[in-house]
Amino acid sequence: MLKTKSHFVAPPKLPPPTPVVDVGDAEMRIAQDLLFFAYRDFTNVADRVLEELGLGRAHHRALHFIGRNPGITVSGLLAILRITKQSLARVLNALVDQGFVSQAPGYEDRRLRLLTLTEKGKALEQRLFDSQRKMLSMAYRTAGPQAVQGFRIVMRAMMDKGALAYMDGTGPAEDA
Amino acid sequence: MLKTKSHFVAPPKLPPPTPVVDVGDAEMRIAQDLLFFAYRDFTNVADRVLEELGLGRAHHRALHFIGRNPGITVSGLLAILRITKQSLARVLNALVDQGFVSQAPGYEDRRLRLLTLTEKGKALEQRLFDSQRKMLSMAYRTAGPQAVQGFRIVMRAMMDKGALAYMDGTGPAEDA
DNA sequence: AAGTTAAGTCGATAATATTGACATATTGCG
DNA sequence: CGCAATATGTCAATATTATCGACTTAACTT
Repeated sequence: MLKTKSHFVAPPKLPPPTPVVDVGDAEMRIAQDLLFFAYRDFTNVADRVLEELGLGRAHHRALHFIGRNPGITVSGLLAILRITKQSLARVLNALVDQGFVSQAPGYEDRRLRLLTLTEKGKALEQRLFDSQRKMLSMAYRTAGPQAVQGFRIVMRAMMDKGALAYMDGTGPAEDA
Repeated sequence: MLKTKSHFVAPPKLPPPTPVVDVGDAEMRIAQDLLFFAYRDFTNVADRVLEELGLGRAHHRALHFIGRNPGITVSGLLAILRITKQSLARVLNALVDQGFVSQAPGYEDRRLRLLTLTEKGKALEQRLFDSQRKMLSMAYRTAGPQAVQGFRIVMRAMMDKGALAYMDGTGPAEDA
């Protein structure tokens, strides 16, 4: 930028922060910040473990949702992660090749590849979970049960209907 | 996978979902899911707007934090986003070149590049904000003020001390 | 004058994602 | 049976967002 002067413009008088129009606006701005920082710090704790193993967040997400839903299909996982088949394939092949995930054809429909964690996969997922559990349970204890209940309500209110049904066990992963 | 048989293993009897060890464990698992889905759906609404303009989430994050902190330095932004200087440069140059962000040297310390949104940048940020505000305010209204308070408490308890100080205005962006 | 700090840049590389096109096996249906 | 639809996998090309290391410039500090 120091070389390419075109990037510079006349010094503006610093304006006030993004203006707040109605009463709820300030709260919405704060909520944006809350989501960014909480998610940033929540994922960061697991990232340290993943780095050791040469894996990424994508692998963690797959491990997590396979662990939570043994026998989930590839389609189910795709719907949850909202990525393309090709993108999931890379991650999934790595996990299968390294013995973290196993695949088995469905019994009724043999086109399906039912995904499960191997013992090795469970161990890794547990280790990743532990890192996040430490910080989460600390936060929960600090906040208290009433705050936790409010947290859950707001988070659920932000989610898609499909994701909600999935979480409640009243809908298939395919709709999450 | 159908060609590379090495990927297949003996069909496992489907095990139960990731086991829950103590009482708090189930809640922690649910919290993981909540964070994933809420964040996923929260970011997705803005992604649709960004796509139109050929911008990504990285640009949105920069716009957001510059809007919230007019005159923020490059270092400050780096600390918040926790990415490398080189990575931010690409995003920032795009925003400056397209007239969304302006830079001005600091008055006391002329090494600093103080970042602000241009009118065009403010308009875009507002548009992005609106998309998220719609779903967030809906969630807040649905959940009710007490739940919102709990939500805030838990989210704050998950954050780094630095991020907390930044949000409270009691610490510099550099420590977020 | 020397050292530090803030910012920018270049080149190489990695992780994660995309699109489009196509292949294979299986299922369900008329 | 033959045929369409479905579930999965794969190949190739590309985009986005990130990384690291090394280096430069300008400005501030001592």
